[in-house]
Amino acid sequence: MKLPPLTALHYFTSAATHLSFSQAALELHVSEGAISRQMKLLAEYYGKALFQKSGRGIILTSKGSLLLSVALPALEDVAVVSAQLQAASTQLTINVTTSFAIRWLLPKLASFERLYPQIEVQLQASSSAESTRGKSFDVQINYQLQSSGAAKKHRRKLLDERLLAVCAPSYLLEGNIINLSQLHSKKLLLNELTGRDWRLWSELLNLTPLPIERALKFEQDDVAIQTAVAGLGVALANTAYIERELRMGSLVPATSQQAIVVGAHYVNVDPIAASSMAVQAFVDWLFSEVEND
Amino acid sequence: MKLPPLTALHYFTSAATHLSFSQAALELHVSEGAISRQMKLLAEYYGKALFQKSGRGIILTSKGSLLLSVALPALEDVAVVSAQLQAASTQLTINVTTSFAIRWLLPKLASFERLYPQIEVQLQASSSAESTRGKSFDVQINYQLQSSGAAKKHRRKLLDERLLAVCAPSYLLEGNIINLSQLHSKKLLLNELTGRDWRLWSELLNLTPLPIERALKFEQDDVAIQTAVAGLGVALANTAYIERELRMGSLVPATSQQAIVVGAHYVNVDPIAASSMAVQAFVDWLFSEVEND
DNA sequence: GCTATCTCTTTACAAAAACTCAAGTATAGC
DNA sequence: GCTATACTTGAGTTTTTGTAAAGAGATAGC
Repeated sequence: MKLPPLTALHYFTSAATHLSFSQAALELHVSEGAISRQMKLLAEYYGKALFQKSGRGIILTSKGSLLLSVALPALEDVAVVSAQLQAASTQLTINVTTSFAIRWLLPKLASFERLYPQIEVQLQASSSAESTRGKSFDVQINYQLQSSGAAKKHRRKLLDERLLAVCAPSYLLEGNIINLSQLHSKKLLLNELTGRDWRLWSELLNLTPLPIERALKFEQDDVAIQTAVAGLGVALANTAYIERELRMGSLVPATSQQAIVVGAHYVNVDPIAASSMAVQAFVDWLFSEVEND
Repeated sequence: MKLPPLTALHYFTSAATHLSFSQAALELHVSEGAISRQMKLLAEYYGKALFQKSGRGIILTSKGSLLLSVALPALEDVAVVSAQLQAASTQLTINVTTSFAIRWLLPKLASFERLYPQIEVQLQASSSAESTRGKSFDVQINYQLQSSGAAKKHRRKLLDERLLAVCAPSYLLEGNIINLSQLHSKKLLLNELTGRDWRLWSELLNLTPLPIERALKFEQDDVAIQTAVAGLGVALANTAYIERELRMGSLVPATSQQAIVVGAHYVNVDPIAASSMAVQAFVDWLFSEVEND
C-alpha cells in the first residue's frame, strides 16, 4: 500500500475545504509557509497541481477535488475513532504494596470513586515484586529508600516515609516517654520479618543494636500498628499510616525522637497510559490527597 | 479535526495486519526500531496499549482492533485515489520558441507521438515572453546566451546554439567561399529584426561592423533560412536548425569560419510536473533525440 | 534444563523533514 | 499608482524520524 505524505494530506484537506492556505494555517496552528510548502510537496508527489490560483484566492483543480473527495472522509473516519479511543479511558489498573493499600490508599479511595464514578479502578496490592512480574499497570506506587534524583516525567515522589516509634499511651510507664537507651528492654513490634526498619532507624540514630530477635514479627505494617494500639509494644511506623491513631490518641510517640525520613513512596506512571484521562485524574487526586494531609 | 500521528497510523496498519513489527519493517523498508518507536508513540497518543505481547509475537488489543478496523480501509481508500492520480499523466503542456518549434521540435515530434500515443501533447510556440505570462507549462524550452552554471534538477541544457554563416551553393561565386572581409558586400539575412545574432557573431570574430541596416530582416529563423536556400543571401543559422539542408547540400558554409557557440537551449521542467510519467518520458525523449543528431 | 533463536525494546547518535521569520511576488480594488 | 490580501521562497533552526547495536523476554529444540 503506497501512501502519499500523510501530513501533507491532512493539511490539504484543511486548505481545500477552506479554499485558503491562511485559513488552514490558522486552523492547524502553523505558519502559512508551512501550508504552502506541504501543498507544494503534495503536488510534486502527484506530479499535478492540486490548486489553481484564482484571482486573490485559490480553487481546486479537478485532481484536487478528486483527492479531497476521498481524503476528507477517510481522515474524518480516522478522527472519529481516534476521539473515541482517547475518550474511553474508564479503566485504571493500580499496583501498590499491601501496607500502603491498607493504611493509606484504601481509606481514601472512596473519595476518588465518588469524584469519578465512571472510572473503574482495579487495585492490586502486593508485597513482593514477584506477583507483578509480567503484568503491567497504569499506575504503580512503590517504596524506595534513597530519594534518587529529581522528579521525572513518569516517576514522581508521592510522600516521604517518615518513621516514628509509637506505642499506646497505656504502654508508657506513668505517662513518661521512653528514653532511647531504655528501648532495649521494651517489646519491639516489627512490621517486616527482617526488622529492616528498626535496624535502619537505630543505625541512623547511632544506637547500640536493638534486640530484634526478641521482637514480635509481623508481615504487614497494619498488624504491627494494631498490636501497638493494643498496648503490646513499640512499633516503628510511617507517620502517614498512623495519622488517625495519633490524632485520636490511640498511639503516641514512644520516645522523644522525632520522625526520621528514611525513604519515600514514588508514583510510577506507565508512559503508554500517561495521556489517559483516568490516569491523569487519579494521579492528580493522589497528590491533592497528600497535600490535604 | 484532530488526527493522530498519521505516519504512526500507517505503520500501525502494516504491523497490525501482519501481527509482526519485523514484517512491517520489511514491508515499509525501515528498521524494526522505527516501527517499535512509532507504535509506542501511537500507544502513548491514545493512552492505551494497541498491541499485547503473546509469547513470541504480538496480538491486537481490543483498542487496537477497533483502530485497525477504521484506519485500514481509510488509508486504503487514500492509497487507491493516490495511485489513480499518479497514473493519470496523459496530458503534457510544452512551451517553446516559434523557431525552435518549426525548425527542430515539430519535425521530430511525430516520433514521440508514435512512441507514446496515449500522451496528449499541447504545444505552444511563442516568440515573446509576454504570451506565456501567467500560464504554466509542464516543460519549457528556451534560449539563453550565457551557459550559466551546471545543470540543475529542473533546468538542463538541451543543445548548444552554434551559429554558422550559410548560403545556397549558387550564391557563392564560382564555388569559392566568401572571405570574412568580403561579407560587407553581401546580402545578409537577419533572423531577428534587431540583427542581434549577426552583431554578436561579428563581435566575437572581431570583424568591423557589418551593414545590418542594408540586410533583409525576418521575424523568424525559418524564413531567413528559406530565403538563404533560395539563394538570396547569407544567413546566420543555428546548425541544429539546418541539419537537413547541410546534409542535402541546399545550404553550404558561406565562409571558412566554423560554427560558434553563442548560447544554448535549456529545458525547464515545472517542479510540480517533474514526477509525472508523461513529463519524464518527454524529457528523456528530447535528450535522446539530441544524442541521435 | 540449557542454549539458540526469534522478536520487540531501548539508547545514543545521525539524518531528514518540517517549521518559522521575513522578504518577495502577484492580484485586486480604491 | 498605491495599498491590502495571499501565496511563495530563502535561510536558518528545531523537531521528528530513522539507524545501528546492544538488551531483554520468551519459546523451541536438544
